[in-house]
Amino acid sequence: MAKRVRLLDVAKAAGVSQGTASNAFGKPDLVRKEVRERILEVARELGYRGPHVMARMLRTGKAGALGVVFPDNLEYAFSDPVAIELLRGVGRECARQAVNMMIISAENPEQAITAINNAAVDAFLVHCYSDDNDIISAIQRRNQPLVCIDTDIAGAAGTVVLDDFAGAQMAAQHLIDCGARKFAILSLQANKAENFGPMNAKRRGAVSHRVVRERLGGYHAALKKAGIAIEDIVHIECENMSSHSAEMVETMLRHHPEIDGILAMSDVIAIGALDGARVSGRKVPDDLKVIGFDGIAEGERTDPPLSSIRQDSVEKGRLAAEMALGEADSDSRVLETSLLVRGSTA
Amino acid sequence: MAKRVRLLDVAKAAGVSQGTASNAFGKPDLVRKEVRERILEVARELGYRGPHVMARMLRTGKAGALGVVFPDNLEYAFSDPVAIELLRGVGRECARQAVNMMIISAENPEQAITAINNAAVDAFLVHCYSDDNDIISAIQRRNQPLVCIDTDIAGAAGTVVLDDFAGAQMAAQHLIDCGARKFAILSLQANKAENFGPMNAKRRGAVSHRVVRERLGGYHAALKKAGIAIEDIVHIECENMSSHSAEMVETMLRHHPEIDGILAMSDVIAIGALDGARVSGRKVPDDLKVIGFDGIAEGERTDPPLSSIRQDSVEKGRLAAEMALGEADSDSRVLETSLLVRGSTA
DNA sequence: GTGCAAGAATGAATCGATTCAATGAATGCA
DNA sequence: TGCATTCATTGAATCGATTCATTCTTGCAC
Repeated sequence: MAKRVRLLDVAKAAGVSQGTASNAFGKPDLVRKEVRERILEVARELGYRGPHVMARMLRTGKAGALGVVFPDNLEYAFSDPVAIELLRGVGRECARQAVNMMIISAENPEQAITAINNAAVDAFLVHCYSDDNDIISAIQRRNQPLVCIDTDIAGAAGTVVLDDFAGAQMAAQHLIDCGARKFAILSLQANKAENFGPMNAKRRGAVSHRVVRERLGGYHAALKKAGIAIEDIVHIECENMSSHSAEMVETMLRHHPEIDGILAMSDVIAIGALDGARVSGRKVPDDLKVIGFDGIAEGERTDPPLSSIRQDSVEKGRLAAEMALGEADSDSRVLETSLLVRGSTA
Repeated sequence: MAKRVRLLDVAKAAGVSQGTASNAFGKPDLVRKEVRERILEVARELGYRGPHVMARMLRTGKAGALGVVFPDNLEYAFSDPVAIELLRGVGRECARQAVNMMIISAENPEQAITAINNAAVDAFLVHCYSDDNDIISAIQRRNQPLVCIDTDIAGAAGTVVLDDFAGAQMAAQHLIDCGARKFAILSLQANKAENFGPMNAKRRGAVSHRVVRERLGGYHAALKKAGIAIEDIVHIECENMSSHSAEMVETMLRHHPEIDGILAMSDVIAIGALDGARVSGRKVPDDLKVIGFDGIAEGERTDPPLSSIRQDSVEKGRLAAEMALGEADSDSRVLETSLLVRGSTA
């Protein structure tokens, strides 16, 4: 295989210094038009493929890419509608700033650390539900800007979170307003340790995922205010998959037939809940009211359409990318939610 | 700001050569345990952050990343369910091979070329509907493995496509078997030039997107065999968005009330068609049969559930990544489709 | 005691650009 | 003619590793 043509070869052939040749490509206006054209011409003849990306990176220290880390299984990032919206937002900002988007891929945490160490990027974005310390500290060791989404981690350059507490409060208040009195909460995974099913008080007290903690807090606050005791609420921890929550709800309704209000921490879970309710012979919203969280598009097409707490995940991603790339004004943002009333509650 | 600690600094401080220090990190078994531990210890003390990614890349020539290019607007890649499945497959294979996934991001073709030139990757994957030559040739100039998905481009290292012709044929045959006689085809965008709406013969003859060409061919072949003249088929070109195709179908049914079978080139379009049919007062499948293409999950939840031609987009992406990363046995693959019968046709 | 092989460590060359202080040439102005 | 100023170009230093041919040690066998 023929050796790669280097900038130096071009410079020699064109009879100029390497510096000038470099400028001809990178800073055209520093080179006289005539000379520049000759250099480009010679480059073409020699089959020069343009400045070597890695060499340039090494010299300039800029990678021109934003690293995006999903601590949980990468496959998840391309399955969950909310994660995809987030990526869409990140992509939008990256495109605007002409920066590529590097998705750190790994099958397990150990591999993730290697992947992080091998990634040529200028900044990191991490979407973490858990305070996943090995991975976070691997990123921090790189000493580059790090923006966290949906979680707050000490030492991060920035944070973008939702006002999850207020959103959850709104959801619970809405179900109360609709007349529900016996509640079940379908929670997202609370901890690194998978432990789906009924959630006891102990586990409720040891929630490591910020999102879960906040939403749970919001639900409780609203229900308490309405005079409902925490002990009377059924807590179930679900995988964020409709098929899984559907089963959970079926079982749950068998053991707790009195339930007339379901608070789901995600629309994906809520959609499964609708299925589970149907199979169990409950009419939504007459017998049972269901409200989700996120406000994803699929919620419009369910039967009945799903009420939810809307969040702007695209903007969340975009904002985080903007921060990471250093164009944002603030280093910590809290986004608001709004109530989305549809058929599953009214 | 303090200067970065280099491998050389560590080597000096530990009293070994740079080469040995390098081996301590990269090839631990070439260094005596005792020495290796001392080096790592010194590195920690000095605050060495591990081998510099870009320097290593330059020296080894490996980037440890796979570039993924979506010639059309990047936002599209995170909106279309089929593109997302594709990405999921690519991600799966990347994770398996411990390679990161670089999504080339750009707002326009010109920017895309720059983005391609700045991407430190080992191979490229391009998902192109169009034979988008500027971008393709920018990639080819880089002289790295290039695998094309859904299109065949001269000089590509590999190609993964669907047997679109056979799939389309199956779709049309199915509608015929269900008793439809008056057909409308809802086509995807056929050309770079946006030109949505009724499609004349001239435009039908100048289709630059392979997928559209093949599927159109398949539909025609089946219909012709059933004795239906091409001239009697209504052709409409749609944006790949449900809201758009819904409008198109509404208008179309006003002008062609006789239509009793709709062949949609994507499920996204077909879902819109169901909406359009409902608004126009048609009962699906009684008055009008609709079949889509792709077999996306959303098709299960539509009213009625959508019949379709199923393809395995995840596997398509995975396979393409495998090829690009040089682990595949063949350099050109054609994936099969299958018929998915649901409520919209039976 | 000599020879040989295996194992460890060395250190200079290399990957391919960009940068910047210094130099040279050309122009303007008094 | 001389001096200051601007514009182009040069060439060496630099970014931070990895590699590999070579040298140095040891251990072992004969």
